[in-house]
Parts: sequence; C-alpha cells; structure tokens
Amino acid sequence: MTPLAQQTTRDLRWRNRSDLLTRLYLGESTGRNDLARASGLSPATVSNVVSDLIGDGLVAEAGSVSSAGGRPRALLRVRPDFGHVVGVDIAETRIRVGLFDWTLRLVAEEVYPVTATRLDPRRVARTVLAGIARVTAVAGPAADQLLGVGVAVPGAVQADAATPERTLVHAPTLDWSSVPLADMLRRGIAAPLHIDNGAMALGQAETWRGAARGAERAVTVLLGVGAGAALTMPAQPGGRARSITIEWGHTVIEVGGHPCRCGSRGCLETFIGAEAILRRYRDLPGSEPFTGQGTEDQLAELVGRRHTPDSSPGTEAVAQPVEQALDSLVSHLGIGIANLVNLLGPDRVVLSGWAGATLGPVLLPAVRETVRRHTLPYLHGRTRIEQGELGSEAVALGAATLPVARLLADGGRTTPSP
Amino acid sequence: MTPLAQQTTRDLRWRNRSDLLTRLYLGESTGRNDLARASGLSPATVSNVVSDLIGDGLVAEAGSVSSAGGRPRALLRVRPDFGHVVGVDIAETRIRVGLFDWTLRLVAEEVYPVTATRLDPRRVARTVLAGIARVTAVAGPAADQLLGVGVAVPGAVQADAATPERTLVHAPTLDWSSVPLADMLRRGIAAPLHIDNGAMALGQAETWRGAARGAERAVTVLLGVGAGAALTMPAQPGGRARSITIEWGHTVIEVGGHPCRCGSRGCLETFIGAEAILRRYRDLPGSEPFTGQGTEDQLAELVGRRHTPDSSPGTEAVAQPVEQALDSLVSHLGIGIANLVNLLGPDRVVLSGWAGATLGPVLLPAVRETVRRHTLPYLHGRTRIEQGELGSEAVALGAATLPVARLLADGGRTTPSP
DNA sequence: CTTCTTAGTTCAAGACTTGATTGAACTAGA
DNA sequence: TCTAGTTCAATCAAGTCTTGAACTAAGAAG
Repeated sequence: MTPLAQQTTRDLRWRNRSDLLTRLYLGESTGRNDLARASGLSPATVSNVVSDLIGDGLVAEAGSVSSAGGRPRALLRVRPDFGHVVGVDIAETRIRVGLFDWTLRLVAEEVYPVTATRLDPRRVARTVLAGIARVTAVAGPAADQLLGVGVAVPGAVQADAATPERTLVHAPTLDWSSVPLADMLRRGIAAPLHIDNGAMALGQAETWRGAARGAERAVTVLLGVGAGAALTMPAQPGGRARSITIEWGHTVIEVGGHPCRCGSRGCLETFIGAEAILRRYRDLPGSEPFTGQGTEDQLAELVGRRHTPDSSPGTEAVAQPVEQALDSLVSHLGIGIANLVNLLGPDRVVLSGWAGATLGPVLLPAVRETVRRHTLPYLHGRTRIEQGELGSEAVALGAATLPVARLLADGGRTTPSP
Repeated sequence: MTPLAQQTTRDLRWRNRSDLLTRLYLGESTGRNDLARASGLSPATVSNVVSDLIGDGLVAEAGSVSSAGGRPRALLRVRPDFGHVVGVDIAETRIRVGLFDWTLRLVAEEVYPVTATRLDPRRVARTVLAGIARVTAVAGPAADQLLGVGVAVPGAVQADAATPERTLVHAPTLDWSSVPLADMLRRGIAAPLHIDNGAMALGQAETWRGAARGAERAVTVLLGVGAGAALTMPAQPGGRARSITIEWGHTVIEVGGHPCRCGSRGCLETFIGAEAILRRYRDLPGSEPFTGQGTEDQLAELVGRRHTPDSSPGTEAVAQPVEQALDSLVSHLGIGIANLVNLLGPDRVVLSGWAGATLGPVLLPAVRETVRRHTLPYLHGRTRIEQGELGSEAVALGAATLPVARLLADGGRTTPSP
C-alpha cells in the first residue's frame, strides 16, 4: 500500500480517455454513441474525449454508416499511422525483431538464427540493437520516434519498479542468470523499453488477437525447447490487466523421476520438452533415425510418421515406437494441462509455441480427453482447450503488445505517466 | 470489456475516500498529514474526506501525539463500534459462526460439530442461520443491522456477477454439487452476503492479520481433510485485490498413482490429506494403533510419537514407521509447495489449516529444505515459507474479512455500489 | 514573550462530467 | 418536392471535485 493513488480531476479524464481509446483499439464500438452506451459515459464526454483523441492523431473518422432512419453514425477508427512499435523475440534458436505499426500490423522483420548453445548476453544485445536499426531503416520511423520497444525472453524477468534499468533476466535454457538486459539495451534505445517473459507476451498476443479472445482468464502454454506458461487476465473496468508467468516446465509430476537440468527431479519438462520427446523416442527399441538435423525438423518428422500406419498397413510394427512415444507425451502433456486447470481455473487454455504448433493439430483431441479425466468437472466444464492461432511471429507480436498496452493504459500519452 | 467504467467526479471522491479509509483501517498512518503524504492527496482533500468519515461514524480522533516542535498531530482511528460483521466457516468437521466488530475483534462465537459424513445443504443452511441468530442475540446488533455476512466453504464457488443469488457451491468433500447456498441463506439474512472458498478467505485473513502481512503475492495453503490453496494479491493503488482459488489437492504429482475420490490418479491429496497420512501409517508394518478417535486427535498423536526417539533411545525400532510416514509426507508436501512456488512465484507461502497447525511446527524445517531442492533458485530466493499465525477461528475470521473488504472498497458505503 | 515549527482549515481557481438544449443529417411517407 | 420523425453529435450552464496558497491552531525553544 505504500505507493500513492494520486487522483485529481485531471487523472479522471485520462482514465476515461484510456477506457475509450482501449475500446476503440480492441474494436468493440465504432460510433460515438455506441461508445457512450458501452462505456457508461455520457455522450457529451465521449464527444469531448474523442475530439481530443482525433486532435492528437490517435483516432480518425472513417466514413459513416446509415442508421435506422436517422443521422448516420460517423465511424471512428484507430489511426495505424500514429506510430510504430518494435517487438523482439529472443528464443533459444533464433532472435526475431519485428517492426509493427501500433495496430500490430507487421511492417518489417529480421530473423537472426542462433547457433551457439550459449548465447552471450552482450552479443544478443548487440544483435537486437542491430535488428532494430535495420527494421527501422528499411521502412519507417526514425529510431527515436518509436512508441516503444518490447522484448520477450525465454525466462523469468525480475522487474524493479523503482529502478527499471535494474531489470534482471534469468533464463536457464540460455544459461543466463541475473542478466541486466534492460540496462544493456537502454543505451541504444530512446523509446520506452519493456522486457517480459515470452509466455507472458504470447499470452497477451493470443488474448488480443488469437485463440484467447474474449477469455477472462486465459492460460497460454508455450511449448518449445522448454515449457512455459502464463496466466493472462485482461483489464477489468477498474484496474489494469494482470498476468502471471508460470514456470510450468519445472513443475514436478513424477516424484523421484528423471533428473532435470534445473536440479530437481521428475519435472514436466523432462517429459514434454521437445528434446526430451526425441530422446525418449530414440531410446525405444525399433526407433528409426531421423533425416533432419535440427530439433524442429526432427519433431515434425516424428509427428509425420504417426500418420503412415493408416495408409500403409504393412508398417504397423515400425510405427509402434512412434505411437509409444506420442502416447506418453499425450498423457504427460494432458496431466500438465489438467494441473493448470485445477490450479488456476482458466476459461481458456491455448496451446502454442513452435512445438505446440507441430504437435497440437495431431494430438489435441487425445490431450483434451486426458485433461478431462484429470480435472474436476466444474472446472473442466468452464474451460476450452484450443490451438494457438498466431503464426511463427506470435511471440514477437506479443512483445510488441507490451508497449501498446502501456500506451493504452495511459490513454495515448507518449511519455509514460510518472 | 463489456462492463461499464462509470467515472464521474463524484466517483473520484469515493475512490479517494476508499483509499484513505483503507489506509486508516490497515493502520498505516495516524495523522491527517501522514495520510496526505502516504496517499499523495493534498492535505486539503484529506481534511475534507476525513471530516466526512468522522461525520459518518467510521473514524474518530483518538488523542494526539506531540511532533518535533510543532502542533501535535491528532491521531485518527477507525471506530470499532461502527458496525459488526459475521464470519461463517463451514468445514468438514464443524460449522463455526463468529460475530466480529468490523475491525475484526471477536465478539461472540458458536461452534456446531458435524457428525454425519454427508452434510445436507439445507440442514447446514439452517444451522448457519441459527448460529447467526444466536451470536447476534447474545451481544450485539440487530440481525438486520449487520454490515455483512461472509461464508467460507470448503470448495469452489461459482459466482454469477449478474445474479448473485445464483451463486453455486461445489464441494466434493461435503458431497455438494451445484448447491445454491446463497439463495438458501439470503432468505434469512438482510445484510449483504458474501460466499467464497475457505482457502481464499483464510488467505485474506493471513494477508491482513497473519503471516502474510506485507506480502504482494501470498500463497496460503489450507491443510485439513482436503488440501486447498489460494493466491492472494492485495489491492494495488489502481485496482481492487485479486485472488485465485487453487484446487491444489487435486493436482497430479504421481502419474498413474493411487486413485483419488475425484476420479483422477496420483492427486496430491492422496499423499498429504490428513486421512491419507493416517492410512499410509496404518498400512506400514510395525505401526501402532491410535488411542484417539477423530482424525484430528490421531494426527496429533502421530506427530507426537515422532519426538519420543530423542528422549528414549530404546524405542527407535518402534518409531521407524512414524518416521517413514512423516518422511513421505514431508517429501510430497514439499514438492507440492515447490510446484506452487514455481507456478505462481509468490513472495510468501503460509502453511495453515488445522492439519497445517499440527504438522507445521514439527515438519516445517524439513519441508523448507525439500522445497528448496525443487524450486528454481531465483523464485526460491524471493519467497518465505511460514507457519500460519491465526488460530482455530482463522477461516471464520477470513470469512468476516469478505464484507469488510467490500466496505473498504466502497469507501464505507453501507449499501453496495451498483 | 517572541519566534519557529508542524498540523490542519478555508477559499478561490481550475478541471471535469453531466443533463438539457440545439444543430446536423438522413429516412419515410404524402 | 416537402414535411415529419429519428438518430447522431456538439454546446453550454450547473454542480462536484481537487488543489495550491493563504491562514489559523497549537505547542517548543530561546
């Protein structure tokens, strides 16, 4: 309770402005009158605020729609050209830098594959800064005119509210421990900088634009080399959105199981991490070697082999280890998700990440069934398990979401509120 | 986003009033000037609002304290006699009805033991209403002058924002499914009625008055016949408090383990539920029968036997099964808590409930060590695992907390805001 | 007894929302 | 073509709120 709750009559206006701008941004209403009805504000106030928003270049009128026998409503739309944001996705296998306009349309993108097992933080920071320079150079705004930069990392972010430049990143899969990434990046970036967990960013992206639209409590599962998750609760009328980053992969689901690189035993990641799946398959008798090299290719190959028995009956004996590996995966993935459902009571679960995109289309029905068997009925009845809807730049999109969320919460102030 | 965010200049006053009242209630500041500094409001506004609060009987001046060479500050204190609330704890073994003044001091209490395995909802409702009648008759306000009634149940509460009387309770341990408890109680209660999960209520009690004071993200573990948990996040300057009820007991931590009454297998409850602990001990070779009858007595006996080997070395062979049962408990309880830490990243974990109170003092150090081994270091470093500080009426206190929280959020309005 | 310091109050100024009123733009029907 | 009716949006006076500044209250120090 130590922080202050400064509430002047001017803050009131900013709150209302934020509310209306957010509604326009999320595309709920179109005319001023609709806005007034939806927000509960009087038409007079809506007119006032909207005229401010138009004056500031955030919103524009875009044609009109005839209404049942009256003056047509003037359509309001957020102006994509108000500004740009950058979303950065730092992953184990590649770094992706995307330039988006603030309505999150992709303008330019740079992808840098990462080969070394250990990503030196300083080299990563340099790559990110170079990427931002490139995407802004190709098409767009001067680097110092960005509305903000969001960075998603595959690990935990320890924010320090008082001194944001002290934000530390812990990412076991990158071998990062207490990396002051914010400090390393801020020197090259004039715009507001946001760093957060990749699953968190992805969750916000799926909530805004993907499979979690309309959910009040969405759990987004990020399946890749590791297994992360995030709980996303969109902004309520009163307060801001809240989300929780979940170290799902290091949840124990088998007491005394295989040792995990985190030092514990029987972690979920030792069952459903991409590399664990492949290792498990390879160790089975009768498994065939893979053609591809990378983890991603091999996983796709594994899933592909599952379909063969249907068409060519002679290979059933060969398919056996594939089925075995995938069955084990389904049961552990299902139980892992069931635990999330029992723990958090979400109304939506989204399976995402590159491994999720590979596995989901094939395994989702079986996973759903496993989840059903391991959840309490009233919780299961309230939730839906869906495949992620966003493509490979989902996490970068989610990262771009971070500065936009700040902008919306501040009602379109370019400079953050104190 | 459908709900409205009505924000007039009068709501602003109520918000500020709520903020100041909450600060006074939680005992942060004492003088008007301190309040102004802490809240960020101007001294003028604080004076205004405080004089309203005094006028409404919520707050009173209580003496003064000399300040370093100036006018002494007039101390402000919440008036306990403003009103009363009732907290009801519906548990598997007893129903407890407590009358508290709104500063949560116990005024009167009634405890009704429950013998039948199945608690008929209608009989429970009658008992609760009778209990409220008794505690208010003994000492206190007319039943229709209560500020509110809070009811904690050992299960999930499915609230319906639109029609609160449709609130349903699902409590597997009571064999309740979709019980319209709110509707059954509301007929006999004029005051605002709040129903929520017991772990949730307990979490709020520990956050306000117990071992979770000052925590930003507290996980409270309720250990009894079942195993519940709740995540409590106190109100931020912007918004209200948020909490999540966690069906911790039905989290799977042993794939393919013993069947649980929920239909799943290997649930945490089959390892750390009070009855499961006792059954496990009884099944061990060399276990001795218990003297006591009830689950609570027997558990205390089990823990008591652990201390004997220290003083009387001859009994070591007999103590063996006790150690074995408790070691298993420690490891599973530790892993269960470790999972909560990894999942939710709390800064405080509180072990509570009657079984928690019995087990904690003896096992806590060992549990802490197990948790350490199974959590990610940066998460473990941020959290503390503590014994609950509230006594046997903790859950009833937590239930009483619910209407008080509503009152504070509304700035002391007796009638809830629309 | 005067001066200094801190606590709390009063008051005019400024900002905001609102309900009512007015104007704008279009449909329907004679 | 013209008029009545309908819906959308802007304008304005009224009322409420917070604030900064000036001012009063009350005790300590010298």
